[in-house]
Amino acid sequence: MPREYQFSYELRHLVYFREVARTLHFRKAAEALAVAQPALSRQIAQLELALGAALFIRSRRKVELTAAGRALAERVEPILRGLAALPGELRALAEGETGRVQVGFTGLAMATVLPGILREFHRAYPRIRLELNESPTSAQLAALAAGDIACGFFHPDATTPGLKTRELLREKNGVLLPADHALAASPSLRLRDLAAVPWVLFPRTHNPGFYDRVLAAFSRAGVTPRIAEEVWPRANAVGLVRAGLGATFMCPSEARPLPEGVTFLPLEGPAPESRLVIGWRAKETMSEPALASFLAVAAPET
Amino acid sequence: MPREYQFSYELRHLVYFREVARTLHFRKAAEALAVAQPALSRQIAQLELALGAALFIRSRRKVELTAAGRALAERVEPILRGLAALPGELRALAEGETGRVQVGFTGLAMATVLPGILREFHRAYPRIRLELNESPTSAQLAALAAGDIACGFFHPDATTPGLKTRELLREKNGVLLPADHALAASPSLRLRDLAAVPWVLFPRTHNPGFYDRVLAAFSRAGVTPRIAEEVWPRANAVGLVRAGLGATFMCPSEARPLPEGVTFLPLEGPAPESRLVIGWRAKETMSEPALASFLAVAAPET
DNA sequence: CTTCAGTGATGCCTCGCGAGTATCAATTTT
DNA sequence: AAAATTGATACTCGCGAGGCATCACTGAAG
Repeated sequence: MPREYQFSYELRHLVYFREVARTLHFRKAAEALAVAQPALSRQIAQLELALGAALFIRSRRKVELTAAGRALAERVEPILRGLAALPGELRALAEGETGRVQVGFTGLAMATVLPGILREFHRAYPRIRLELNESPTSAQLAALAAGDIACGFFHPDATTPGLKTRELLREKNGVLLPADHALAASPSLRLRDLAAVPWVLFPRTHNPGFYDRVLAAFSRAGVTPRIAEEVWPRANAVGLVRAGLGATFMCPSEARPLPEGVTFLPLEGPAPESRLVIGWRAKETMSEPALASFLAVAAPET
Repeated sequence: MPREYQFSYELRHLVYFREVARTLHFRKAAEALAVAQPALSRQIAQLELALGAALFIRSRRKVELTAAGRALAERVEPILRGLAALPGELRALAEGETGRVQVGFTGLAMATVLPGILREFHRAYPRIRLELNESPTSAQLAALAAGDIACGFFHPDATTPGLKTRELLREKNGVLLPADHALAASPSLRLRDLAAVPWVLFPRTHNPGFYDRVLAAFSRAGVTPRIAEEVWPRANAVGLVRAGLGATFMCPSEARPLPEGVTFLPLEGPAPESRLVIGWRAKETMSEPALASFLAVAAPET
């Protein structure tokens, strides 16, 4: 069913009308609009025909608004103002000066690179609003596929189909122990020294890749770990360690500054590795200006 | 300073854009709009140029919205909907089916003709809103001159310059007495029988014409009235009479139904006359459709 | 790998309509 | 009563929106 073009008037008519409604004088309005007076008269007449209502009462010496004209003037004003502002707004959007970027991140990101990126980004693009959402690697990958987030900070898994990524962090983990733990005074440790220690990890479903690499490090060290707790989000793990429930892995960057009541010790020999990348849909590199602006800060080329 | 025509695009562009944004398909959109596809392509290209931002990503096989395009689609939709509704709304306004009428009235009007008029008017024009404001005759004349009300129900004064009026009520007054008053049992009275009675009137400033006619009736009857109270609005006078503070004038219509605790007695001989007219600015009889609708009910021709 | 259907862009032409000029008709001012 | 002011009308002109034919490119089918 053809939906035919439904307006019998144009913006021009409304702009002309607004000016006549302001001045209540066809000649002055015509001058202000830089058109000849007859053209203006005809356009107003057309508008009245199109709307099916008289807008002005013209006694040859005076022009007045009718009730319909007053009502139209009130409605037209905000519409024209909004439309006049459109080009600027859209241009800002297109140039990535304005907009919204939905960002996923892990606790590791927030503990390391993210604060600095946010500070710099906000300085460079104060008019872009970020929507930040802490969520596990697996959920971020799903959200990227579904289009729920535009980019994410997560642990790189083997498979990131259709995504572009850039590595932001890669560090061998140490161990976080309660400050009063028997081993806390050691200068450094090996994983097999920690066979008796209960561990605070995170649910495997949240980040299977890293989880399996943790288990692999244990098995290379010849240790079967005892899992005391699985906790999420990440920041809570520190609390549990401080409470004496066990130890957890942590990379040096994340352990700086060191929270109260815990001790960080490097690991010799086999140890899991913390990795962090920023990832986004490859297709959107150019088509989403606000995202491009964010990537320009968070994942600069070269 | 000529305020030149400031839009480099027209409603047509926005309608075309909306259809392409809906279908994401130039040929189908062109068909729906009943134009040829090349015309549509060119109009969209013009709009993009005018707005200074790409709205669609055209890979020859697929059309997608850009960020700017999505933003425009969101803004354009309500604007076009509003503009499409305009003709109907304005036509209703112009035909007096819709709108607002500011009405002044006196207590006498509310006690007599006004309720019936309002009931009938609301049945005939349910979409016109009335703004009803009780105020004295003098204030209504000022409000009519200032344009604060469109019509009023008031006591006709000698001078109503520029107003059209129609008489709605003209009745010789009787007297309202407390039910337990010595004279309340009389079948009827003359004004001179009431020489000793204190009177409840209204401030002269509120309606000088009627007030002076009340005094004239007294003087014709050879009585100098004792004014006990001046009160406004009108309805309060009944309360004062009931409380035994004095008598007041009232026309038969206003005394029906008779309130509790008071007695209404007709007057023989000289007595003031209650008059009520509806008045409006002569110029506006035709130019204010909502007012015309109200007058059609409140002051029907002949 | 080749072919073909499908899609948006481009070139060219036509004609409708908006705009300008000249003028009119009516009303207020002097 | 004459003049000035103002919105409407008649006529012509030129821009640009629209239609038609065609191109250039893509992705799917064989």
